[in-house]
Amino acid sequence: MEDRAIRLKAEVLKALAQPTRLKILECIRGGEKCICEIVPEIHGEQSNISRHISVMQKSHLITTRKDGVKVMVKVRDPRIFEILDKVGLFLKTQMQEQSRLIRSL
Amino acid sequence: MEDRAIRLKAEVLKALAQPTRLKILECIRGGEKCICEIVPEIHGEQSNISRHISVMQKSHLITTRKDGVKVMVKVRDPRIFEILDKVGLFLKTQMQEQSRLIRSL
DNA sequence: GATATATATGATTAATTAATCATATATTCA
DNA sequence: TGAATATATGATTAATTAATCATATATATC
Repeated sequence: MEDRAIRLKAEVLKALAQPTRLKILECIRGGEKCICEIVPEIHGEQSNISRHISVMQKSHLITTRKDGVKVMVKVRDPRIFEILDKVGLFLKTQMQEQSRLIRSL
Repeated sequence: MEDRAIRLKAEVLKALAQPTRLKILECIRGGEKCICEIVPEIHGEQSNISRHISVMQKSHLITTRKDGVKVMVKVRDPRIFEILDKVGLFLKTQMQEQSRLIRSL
């Protein structure tokens, strides 16, 4: 595979590979939300959340728009959740196989 | 979503989110390979590759076995490629939409 | 046993990351 | 205008990361 493609993939994965950012994404899975809603919902620090949102914006995962004082956040492309769901399914399968193995002992 | 699940997801994503590690995974997509084959194929440094393989082993993405002096490496669960392929597809779609937009100008 | 080959690892370095506190900025509203 | 609310950002810190060189270790072969 091309080097450029590899680097792009790594960048997307890196933007996703952080618990607080995953929480933010899950928080806005249902649709656009204001930062002031996200902060209490995921029990985060305002400045920290702000920075993580900035990170995901720079890597084009989310978009924001101003609504008065508020900043509304949404995912740029909901298909990003297909990736996250694949990871979840992967882990689930692994753990199921693990526990099946344990039971068989 | 549970905090534990979030952290596990982040860990898997983090193990994937590095160009050299992605190259290694693509290199062994077709099946088990020896480290001494991987190193030249991805133009890497022996010690660096060794460390990245160790990282992926610790996060349970790959397994290794000794065969004489050689160490054979393979993915623990080929479904890991479904995640990588999703990321690739995601990027491809993004870029297609991007270029469609450009053409429409 | 000496040599060649494959791999791992200690030490070091530079860069990046996430979190936090304090504070600045912007917007709304009384 | 001044207070309240929402967000961003500078400064700092501790931790982690990736890469590299040199070297150690293990295995096979002559």
